[in-house]
Amino acid sequence: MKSEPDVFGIDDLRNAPDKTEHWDGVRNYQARNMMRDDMKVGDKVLFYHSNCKEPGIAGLAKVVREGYPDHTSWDPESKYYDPKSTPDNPRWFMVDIKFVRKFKRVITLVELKAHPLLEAMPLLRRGNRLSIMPVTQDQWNIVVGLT
DNA sequence: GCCAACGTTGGC
DNA sequence: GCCAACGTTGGC
Repeated sequence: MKSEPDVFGIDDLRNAPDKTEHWDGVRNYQARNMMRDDMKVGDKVLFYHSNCKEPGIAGLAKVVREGYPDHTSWDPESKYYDPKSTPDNPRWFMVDIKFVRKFKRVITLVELKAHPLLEAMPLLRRGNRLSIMPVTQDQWNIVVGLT
């Protein structure tokens, strides 16, 4: 899962109440579908820092609540407001994730790209801007092994 | 339903 | 700040 550290980084997750936060504001159908349909409690998360000085994986989190409607989508005050989404017919979904640990150092995008066995990671595929992407267990093991 | 225009993402 | 890549919008 990608996040901009200037907006909400791994430290913000660690400092959140119960080290848990809801992943609101996702307004992309593919990412929504993954949160709504695929992600389960206990699923492990690589927490990626994007759009920053040192893009890369900063730590680990886990899913603690499965997909449920993103209430910011029907809040006119929210910058994520979508008039087509209502409590009765929600268009956007989110999950809750909880901090697991922060890596001692960021596993940089450069480093990930250089690893031959990570070539197939959606994160590293050219032009992929999805904020949520699947990771295989093998890929997970390699990434965690780089710390 | 096509597709040009536009907005956003995000690395560099 | 540039710009490639991609998703969305909306006219037709």
